Amino acid sequence: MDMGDFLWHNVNMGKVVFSVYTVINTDGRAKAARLETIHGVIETPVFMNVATAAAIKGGLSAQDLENIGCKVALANTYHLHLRPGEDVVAELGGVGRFMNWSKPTLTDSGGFQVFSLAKLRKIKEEGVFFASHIDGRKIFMGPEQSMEIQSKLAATIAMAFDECPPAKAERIYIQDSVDRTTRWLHRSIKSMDALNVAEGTINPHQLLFGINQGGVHNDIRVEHAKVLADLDMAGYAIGGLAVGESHTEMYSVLEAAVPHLPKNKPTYLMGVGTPENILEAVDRGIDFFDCVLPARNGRHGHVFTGQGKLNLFNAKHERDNAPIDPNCNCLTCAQHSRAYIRHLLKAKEVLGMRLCVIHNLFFYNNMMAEIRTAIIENRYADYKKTCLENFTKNS
RNA sequence: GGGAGAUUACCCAAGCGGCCAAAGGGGGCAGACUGUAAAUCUGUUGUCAGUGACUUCGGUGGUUCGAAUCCGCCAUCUCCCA
Repeated sequence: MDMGDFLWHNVNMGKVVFSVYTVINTDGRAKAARLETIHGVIETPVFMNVATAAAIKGGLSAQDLENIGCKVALANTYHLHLRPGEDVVAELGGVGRFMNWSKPTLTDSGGFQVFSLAKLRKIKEEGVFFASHIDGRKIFMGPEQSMEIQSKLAATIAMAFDECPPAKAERIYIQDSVDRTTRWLHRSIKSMDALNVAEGTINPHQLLFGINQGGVHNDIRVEHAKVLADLDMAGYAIGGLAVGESHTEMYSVLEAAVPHLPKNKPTYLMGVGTPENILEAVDRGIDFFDCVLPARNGRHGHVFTGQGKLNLFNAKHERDNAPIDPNCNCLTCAQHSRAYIRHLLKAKEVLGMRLCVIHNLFFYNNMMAEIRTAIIENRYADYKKTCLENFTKNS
């Protein structure tokens, strides 16, 4: 047994939830690991591609995800609850089958919407009342509702229902919020345990990850991490980052909190981030990432390259016959020039966005594969240093 | 041949005596975007020097303290009647 070998038993219910996390190698604090799930093996560090409404925005299909080298697709509880509704997804076999994605999936709990839809919701002890951003109808979501929806969505991994407070929130607010998130976590666990053994559950092996909060207050983060660690969950996430704090603060939180999370469980930094953020976070022990940045920026014509970012809308690319990144092996770079893609973007042709998103997601997934190899070969520090140097070349 | 209307910055288009370098779109240029209310949002777009100055509203000549706005003539375009 390696240091991270682990089989998670749901003892109370007398059922085995299949999840084996194995650390393959460590290089400094960076680790290359694998998480075996019923939907396949996830080799980490990994970037989970964000398909909020069971689709990568910009017009990519599951087949495109496959070609990009995507390992895990991430969808959203709140959004799928509103449209098309979890019952529809359940009837069609769960999110994975619904979108024809056979590899592992993760659903976010709706906790982020407590942050992003702040103007449309009210937080109570029992949960959150949302005014639907689509039609204003009242939606109630608490831990039990989130777990039930996620159980029906049947992703490989479900997330606990939390509150993601903004970085600028007062310390006293953060403390209250974290305490409530902890109470919600107990309710999430209880709910998910029951759902996993319930009759007709699509994925009885659904894993539940807990989420650490605490803003930029390291002491709150550490206290909360300790509470989480005692709960012996399938995995642990750091939430509430990249919500307005500085990078220095983000890295400081990781340095403080990650060491207090179990070493033999996967760690997931939610919603982060830029390629630089990911390189730094891997170096602080993070395994899982997700971020809308590559897809959103791609749609907006901002592309990532080994030499930094490019804005394809810029006039300097009007006659630029080069591919986005000459060193990139993605379908876009193999076939099209910056000038052509710029034209498509300016002409508002969907193909322009699609090509950029394909490139950006390929860039992220490829970088994760390189990161993993570098860790296994014990040269992560060099790899990171080289990347960070090169990223500044274009900017 | 006769009559009516139009002409505004890159384009479309408001303005109808001072608060107009001139609304609003579009286009252009640039910026932002981190568990996706985002194919979105923001800034900028006469010239020069960065509190200001200068040149603009088809052309030209007037009226007026003051004109994109009123008047004459010219040019071009549109519609109606011959």
